[in-house]
Amino acid sequence: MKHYETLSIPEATCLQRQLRERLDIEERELSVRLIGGADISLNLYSSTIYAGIILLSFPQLQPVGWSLVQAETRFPYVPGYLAFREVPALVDAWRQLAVKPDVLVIDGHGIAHPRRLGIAAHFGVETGQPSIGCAKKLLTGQYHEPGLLVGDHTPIMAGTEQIGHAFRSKSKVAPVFVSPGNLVGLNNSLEIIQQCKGRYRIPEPTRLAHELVNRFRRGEVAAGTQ
DNA sequence: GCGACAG
DNA sequence: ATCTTGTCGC
Repeated sequence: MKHYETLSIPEATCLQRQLRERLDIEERELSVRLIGGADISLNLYSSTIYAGIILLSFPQLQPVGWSLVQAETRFPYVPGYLAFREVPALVDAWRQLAVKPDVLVIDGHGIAHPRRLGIAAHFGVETGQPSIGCAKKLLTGQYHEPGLLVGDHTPIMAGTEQIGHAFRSKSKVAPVFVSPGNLVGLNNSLEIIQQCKGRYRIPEPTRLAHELVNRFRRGEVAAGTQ
């Protein structure tokens, strides 16, 4: 992985198709004791990004550590190519972790992507790490609105292929979109996110990661690990 | 050609 | 993604 900053969109598309071949989203038995949440924060019009990964005990969901990294991005935000902008910094934060989580939840989509390689799938293939994508908005595919109660869910379809789940993480509030990154199946990812429920719409891993990187950007927390 | 479009 | 107070509804 490299030169992301200098890739053209056609070249990036080619790399996505290549990485997609290495995806493994078979269902499997997962024993999660440590779960991670990853997110990015930035100032509008700035090329500086603040990346972070927070570690939580599972299923208790208590913060036990984190990794924060500041970096520069050249790649612009283009729907469908978010990974080329954020993955490099996230990988830096990832490598800085002394202990790796059993699964990492990333803010964005997994396979619920035009070429089945959203940021969570991209990160998962590049690192060989089990990952899940959890987004606040749909990028591609169709779904029927799930029931209004917590836990209700419906499949996200791309033609006849299921690429994720629309999941009601909080009653009467907009659903979140969950899809496999790498090394987890459609049901595996939904089951894990169902156990990450706190009192907010956004599942704890991603919500706490978002809170962490924002404090980092404002200078309230220093770069590094803990 | 038209509309949609993660963060 | 980020800038922001109050306010409506359960």
